[in-house]
Amino acid sequence: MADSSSSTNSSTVTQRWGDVEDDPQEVEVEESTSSSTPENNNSSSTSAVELPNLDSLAIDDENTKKNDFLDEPEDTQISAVTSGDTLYSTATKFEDLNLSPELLKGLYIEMKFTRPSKIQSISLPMILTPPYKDLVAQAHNGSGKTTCFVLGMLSRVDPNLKEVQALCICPTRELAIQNMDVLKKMGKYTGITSFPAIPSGSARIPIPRMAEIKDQVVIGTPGRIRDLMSSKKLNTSHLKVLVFDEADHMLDDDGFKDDSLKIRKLMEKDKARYQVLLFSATFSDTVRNFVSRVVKDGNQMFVKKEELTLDVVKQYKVNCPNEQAKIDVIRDRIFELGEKLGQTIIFVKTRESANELHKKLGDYGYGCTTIHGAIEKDFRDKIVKEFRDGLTKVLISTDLLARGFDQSQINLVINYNLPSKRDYPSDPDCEVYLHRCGRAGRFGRKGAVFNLLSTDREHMLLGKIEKHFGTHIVEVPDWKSNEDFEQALKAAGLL
DNA sequence: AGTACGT
Repeated sequence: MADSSSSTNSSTVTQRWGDVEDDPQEVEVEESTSSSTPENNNSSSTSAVELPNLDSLAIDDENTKKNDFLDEPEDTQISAVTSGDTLYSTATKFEDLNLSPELLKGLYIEMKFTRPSKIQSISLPMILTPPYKDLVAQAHNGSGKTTCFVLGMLSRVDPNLKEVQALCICPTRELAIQNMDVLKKMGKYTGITSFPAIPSGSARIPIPRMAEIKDQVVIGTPGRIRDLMSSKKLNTSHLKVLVFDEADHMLDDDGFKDDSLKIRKLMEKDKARYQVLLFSATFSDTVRNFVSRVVKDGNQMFVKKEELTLDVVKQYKVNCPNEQAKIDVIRDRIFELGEKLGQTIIFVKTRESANELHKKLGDYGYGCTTIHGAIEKDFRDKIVKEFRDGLTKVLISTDLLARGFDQSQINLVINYNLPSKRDYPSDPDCEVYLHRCGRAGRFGRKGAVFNLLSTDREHMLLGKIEKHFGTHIVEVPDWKSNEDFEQALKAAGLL
């Protein structure tokens, strides 16, 4: 347990989130309004106004000059809003965080970190300082969100208690596996054990025949976690931290909101008091709204919309006269020039179009594979492994990999189809667009995005995307011109 | 339509 000895009162606030309309039995625990901090108890507190102590943390730029593993933009605007009277400082060194020697060793040796990144320096003190308030954290794609909450989980686990103490819920199997890998690496010397709660491939043991999980950290996907809980294999009564990765999707009506609420409901029975951490690069207005209703007494960390990702990757649009032209572009320009690049992800809308595109691109002597949810689990693992090992250079994917997939070699993203809203097909899904773009240009590296457009609708969608982000997306003049693409890639810094 | 399970 890492508890920093900061001035905190012990007003035990029962922190629950998800106290939504459908569970009225949960009584809102009022904040102890007797918050008398050392610095403001001179005033006879004339106004016990609802005004929370909003301590904006200004980020001192002097300490973030150099970071060996992160190449963040220096001018990042992050605003942190704290709730209540706990004071947080920014951590300039990992030593400031009271981490165990074993964990520090993992950070320095395995992760090769030298000092906290900017978002870590802000969020980690908020995660690790009692009374362990909930946190809503928005941070750039590829800026190290994962390392934040993994470090948070590892440092809050009591290594001597062999019970599930930290749980992380992710939208996809691939993301859960990826996060698990980070956890194992970072926690290598801690002896902390972990369990992947994901749908298994061919080698599956039926849940009823499984033993109860006694691993200290569980990372997984909603359905599996739900099943493990309802069959009493996953006991959350000792839970200290609950993490939602890609939180906005996990709490979106159109995403996993129902599953997330169901899981939380199952947890109610275990009566644990746990800290909730919400991490995502995007928070749509509706989700943001929901979160603010539900995480009432939490801390927040937000990044300005304009600052998110879209300046590190160069975006282009390609006017293709028809569907076939899109395929020609990929085959004759991208594959050609791609030889000199890193790796590419091509995003499509449906599983079917993924298969079709794969077939049409055929075997052009290029390592090109396809992944989506209808592909057998074991095969999905194999596809991802081959891609991570660099054996394949181009991967066709549905939005399965739109979020969180971290592969630093990806520097080109192709939108074969643009993402649009389910209920309003004439509106783009700007969050998904941003997440897709975030697959390129990891950790501030150079990246490019080509949006292939053939219909009026697609032009319209991209126009709305430009408007939403307030950016101008440059047009590649001629879809048939190799020079034009070369020029575009050069301008993006990729050639 | 996409993510997620198990039957």
